[in-house]
Amino acid sequence: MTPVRKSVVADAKNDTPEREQRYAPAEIEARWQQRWAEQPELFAAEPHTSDKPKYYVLEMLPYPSGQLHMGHVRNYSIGDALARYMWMRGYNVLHPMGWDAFGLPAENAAIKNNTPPREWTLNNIAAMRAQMQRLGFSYDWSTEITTCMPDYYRWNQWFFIRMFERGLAYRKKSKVNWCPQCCTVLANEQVVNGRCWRHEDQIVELRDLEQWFLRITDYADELVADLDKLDGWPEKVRTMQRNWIGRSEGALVDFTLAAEGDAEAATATNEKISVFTTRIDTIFGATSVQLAPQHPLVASLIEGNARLAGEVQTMLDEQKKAREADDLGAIDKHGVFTGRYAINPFNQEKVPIWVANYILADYGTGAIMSVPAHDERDFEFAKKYGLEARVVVLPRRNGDPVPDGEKEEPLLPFTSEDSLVINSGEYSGLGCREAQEKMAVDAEAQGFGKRQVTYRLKDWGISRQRYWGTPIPMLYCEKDGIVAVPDEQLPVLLPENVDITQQGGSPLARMPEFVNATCPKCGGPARRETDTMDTFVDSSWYFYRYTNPKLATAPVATGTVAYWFPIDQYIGGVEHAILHLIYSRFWTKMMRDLGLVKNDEPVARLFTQGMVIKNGAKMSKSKGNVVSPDEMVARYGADATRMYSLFAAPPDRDLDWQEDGVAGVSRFLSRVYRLAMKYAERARPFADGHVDEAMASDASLALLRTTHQTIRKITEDFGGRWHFNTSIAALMSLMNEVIAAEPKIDAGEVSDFVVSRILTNLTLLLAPFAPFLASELWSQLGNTTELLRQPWPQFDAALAAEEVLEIPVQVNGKLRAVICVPAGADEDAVRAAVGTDEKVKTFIAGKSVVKLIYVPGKLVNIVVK
RNA sequence: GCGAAAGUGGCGGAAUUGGCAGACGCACCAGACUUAGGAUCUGGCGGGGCAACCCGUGGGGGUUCAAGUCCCCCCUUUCGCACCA
Repeated sequence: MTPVRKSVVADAKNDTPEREQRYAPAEIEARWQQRWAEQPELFAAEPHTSDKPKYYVLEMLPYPSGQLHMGHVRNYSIGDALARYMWMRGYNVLHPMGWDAFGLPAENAAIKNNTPPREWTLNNIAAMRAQMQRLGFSYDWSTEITTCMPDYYRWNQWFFIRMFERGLAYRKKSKVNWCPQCCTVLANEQVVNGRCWRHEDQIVELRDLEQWFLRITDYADELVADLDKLDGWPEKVRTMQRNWIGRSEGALVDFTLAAEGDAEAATATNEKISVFTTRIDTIFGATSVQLAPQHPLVASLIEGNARLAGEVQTMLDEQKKAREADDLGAIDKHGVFTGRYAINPFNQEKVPIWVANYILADYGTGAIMSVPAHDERDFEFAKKYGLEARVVVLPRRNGDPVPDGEKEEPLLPFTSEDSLVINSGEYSGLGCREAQEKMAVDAEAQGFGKRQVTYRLKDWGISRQRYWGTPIPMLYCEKDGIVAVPDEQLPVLLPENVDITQQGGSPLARMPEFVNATCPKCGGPARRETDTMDTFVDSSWYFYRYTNPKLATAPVATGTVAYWFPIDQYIGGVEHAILHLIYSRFWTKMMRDLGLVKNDEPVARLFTQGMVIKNGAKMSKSKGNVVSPDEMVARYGADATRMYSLFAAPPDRDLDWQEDGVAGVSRFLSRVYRLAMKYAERARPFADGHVDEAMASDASLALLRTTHQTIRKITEDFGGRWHFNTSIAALMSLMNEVIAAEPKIDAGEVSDFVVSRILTNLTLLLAPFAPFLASELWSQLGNTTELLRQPWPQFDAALAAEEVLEIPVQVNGKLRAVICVPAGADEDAVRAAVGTDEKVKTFIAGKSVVKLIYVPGKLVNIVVK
């Protein structure tokens, strides 16, 4: 506020004739904001019957916290620049916005402020929508989505029932992650290093609960395989998803538990120990079986042995402690022999059964066969306890077998699969991969094993013991069991008069009027499910709903969706690489299998923008380095704030917020404004025409040259790396050059027509980055058309071409001179020019020229001796 | 530990394919206009000599007429994964 007032005062005193031309973003932006509000169709996509090519650009929808932060501003400035550019390129652009409006903060705020979550959320949405409009983002508000509204979340319920019908939604009691601060269960994806994704200090507890799960693992193979198709995605995100899904091919093999007694005497029992291995080809080298401490068999194996029981308990305690200390990797590997043996089904050998602390209970079967000679971990463990390492794969060195006597000690463990199996009965002599195949087939034929693909990915637990979410549309009837709410009864409305001031358990469970229902099958009494859905359900498919947000008969209209999908460009933070982006891919495949969409993947191109940091740290309240967008907008205007967020760094890198930089961009905009206003009158009469190069002055040609070079540069940036920082730098250079040429322009050396061409192009190029100012200038230049529908400027190669080339001349690789030659000069002409250059002469004087390298149009290097 | 990205002036960052290192902006310095300057304009701005020149892109080697860019080794930072059998 203050700086604006100050400059007004100064103007009054100076009383210059240019006073009215001072750039006042607050005024300009208010005017255009008003106009855009009055013509919402400007930003609205055309129907899917449009004959323009379509372009769907989407930014990740925000949680309505009540305040945009700089990360949002950056995200949306990137998307908005692209959307505006694509409109100008003649595309039918869908650029929607919505609100990820369910979730815990609304409940916490309700408890704190005694405001109902719905009211709190809708107020926040209104405030943030106003911020977005103030910033001038070109959203199609007619397609706005708010996920906490019944007309949206009813389709969550509808999808859930479809999945229930197909066995993709199921209920199961299992160990689940529990965050004591959230007072709810979390999905695996929402646990980071054993902590809650929302509460970095909160260790997640494991609880045994009955929960609803979505069978994302049914799509695990496709989710992995299709990553290869997503070449518009950052490799980093694809790798993260690949690792998260963690597909591994192997086999299950059943070892038989031997009766108590020593290895010689013990006989087989009926008890099986199933192990998962990716290296069944090494099974003749197995010298022990290792169980996780939590393995169900462990209790019976250690029964009556206090020492063993104590050791196992110690392992469990250690794991718990390590998890709390966030240092699982640091646990010393150790284990204990149970005194019992298991029988290897391939060779009937009895191997000792151990319990070991490094065996994960929830991966594979929680049991492994240990092959020290051919596995890093097994080797380490065996060394510690003196277990045998039996070589069953022929070690090689440079492709050749290792000579006898050298093979064991120096090379173990030998983990390569590119070798031959040895010492393995009938399988000896086979290649590892061959043996894997044959052994798995044989195991299956004989009933003690089978091929198996194992995933790290688990089914998605979506039950939340919270209020502010989509009610899970299920009923529990004493007679009919679990029954889905019939479609015609959807939505199951989330009650609004709920007491959520107390913590723990689902608030809905305390509302008899919600809980008590009627079974649709038998008409008898039924109890309603009182958990709500994970809010990631809401965001898994919201982008489809934008294409037809008010459709009352189905979640999407297949024709419209087929036109718009896949999303051409999705923009958001990398923090959703696993969570949102994997759920969305799953949901799309599920929708495809329901016949709702035709695309296999929701997003063709993904862009992950960098974080906004300040003083080397991510902006956060606790660090006290938060910069408020409102403050920036009030001080410098929306255009300057947005443009700075694009100028300060390439969009994929972290951006260090420096307010002085915003001021710099603001200065640039005010110079552009002054320049355009000064020449607006002269530029006005020319809406169209062409440059007659023969008639144009040198000054004109020079300015037009830079103008067209800038058009080329910015067009290439949009089509390529999105380095808008350099696009904006190019605009600044263009403006600097025009300012430097002002005396010539004023002296009439540049025609009005050329001035018009330059200012018009400058305005068009500015439009994606500073839409308010660009719109103002467009109008001031006498245009009545919509800037957003104006064709993007075409660059003219002839006008952009340099007339004179400046060629650097090196002698022995060091720059010694720069010569000027006409653009068309051939090598002989360049050589001649080099030969006559005084500077060059002095450096080659008295020496013999070994050779002269000429890189056409670029450089000359003379090698002398 | 494994994987990925990055390391360039006082700062943010330029320099698609090896070809004038430091574009553009900030900060800073000098000047102009000024009662004043956190306004505006002009000029300067990697380091050393302050001239000719020399040295400079995390460090060390190498390839090349030519290396920020390619190759090898090492260091640092950030992010992701971290017993996945």
